[in-house]
Amino acid sequence: MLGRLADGERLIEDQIARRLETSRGPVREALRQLEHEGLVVSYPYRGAVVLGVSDEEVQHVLIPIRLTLERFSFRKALERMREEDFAELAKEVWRMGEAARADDLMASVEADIRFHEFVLSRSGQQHTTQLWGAIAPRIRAYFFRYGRQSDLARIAREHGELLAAMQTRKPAVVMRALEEHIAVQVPPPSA
Amino acid sequence: MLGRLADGERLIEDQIARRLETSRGPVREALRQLEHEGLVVSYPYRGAVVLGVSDEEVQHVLIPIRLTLERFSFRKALERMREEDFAELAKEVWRMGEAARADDLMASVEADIRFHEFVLSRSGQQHTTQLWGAIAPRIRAYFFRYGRQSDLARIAREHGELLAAMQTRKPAVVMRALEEHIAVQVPPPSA
DNA sequence: TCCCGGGAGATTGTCAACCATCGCTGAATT
DNA sequence: AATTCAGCGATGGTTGACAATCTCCCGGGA
Repeated sequence: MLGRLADGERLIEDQIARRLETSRGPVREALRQLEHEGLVVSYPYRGAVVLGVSDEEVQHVLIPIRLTLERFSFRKALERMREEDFAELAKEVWRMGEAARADDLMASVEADIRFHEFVLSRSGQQHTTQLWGAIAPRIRAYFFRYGRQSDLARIAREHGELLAAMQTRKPAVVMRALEEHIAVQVPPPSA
Repeated sequence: MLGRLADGERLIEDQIARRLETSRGPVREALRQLEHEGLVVSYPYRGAVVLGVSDEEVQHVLIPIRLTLERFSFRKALERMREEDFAELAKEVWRMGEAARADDLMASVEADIRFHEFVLSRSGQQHTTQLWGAIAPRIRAYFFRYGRQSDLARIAREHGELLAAMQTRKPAVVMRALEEHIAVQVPPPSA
């Protein structure tokens, strides 16, 4: 959906409303949503502009926060997951495998998102889940822009390992798999 | 401003609009803002209710995220602070001292907020600053509800130490002072 | 020439009234 | 007793207008 707009580009409510054939009300709400997700900043009486993400903030802020959120939510979810929940995750892993074979980046990303959000939902932690909504889109935007073509096969494999770790039901094992998974997603700043 | 509403209490747009003598538009926007700040959750076609914060999420999610945000922003701000900026912080520390002497909790909290947000603003990191807006109100709400009467004198002293550490311009010194400051604010879960 | 203040136009913020849509509830029906 | 459905309350969206504010440009004065 995004990636088509340049940093700093201005977003004018009336124009957007007309283009989407709706009224200014929903457009204003959508802009607030985008602001919550960090893809846009707005200033009173001056409107909204598209916001970029710096390498530095991704490395030193967004990824560490993501780790905090996922560490907690995986630990919590682990206590509540049933067999059928693991099956749900397995389904997404399978889809990632299919996406990798078809070289379908979009399908892979979507399955990836569903995997993590399913765990989030099972954690039952409202603040954690809600903050995920503020963090994830920023990281996603970063990858869409600057990310090299991800290795789809690796993504599928790592999620398979993550799932296997969860099935051991041992928090320490899951934490280790999780930390590797998230750390590895991001190439070091020098790359 | 908050603390007067019970968890789960329902917020009805029309009623609020009438009470505040405004229209539903701004009320909707305000509710979205509160949702961003985690003080409220809303469900489609079912409205918004007040949301509490659990001990666990404060300890394992909110405080660690706060640490991540502040570590980064203090480090960044350090590179940009001038003498007059330190003077600004000194002013807030002085106010905290006054508040402690007058036993004025509100004034102390406000100076505390201004101190940290001033550093945030000097860091010039947009995502970090914006995420602060999503995290800080939750922690604040937690303290307003469950926090024992804070030791105002200690707050003033710690900020003085934090400022002194910044004036050394040595990142490692600042990081240590910061971590102590934030960790100490929160009594261990057992307490 | 350069600087400053005053419109003019564009855009956001707010208002009010209205209808569509959804979720819940309680009463009627099977 | 369980189910269904109409009514009601509240939210989501629409429209059109107006107020508040910003930006930009232009002309007058130093």
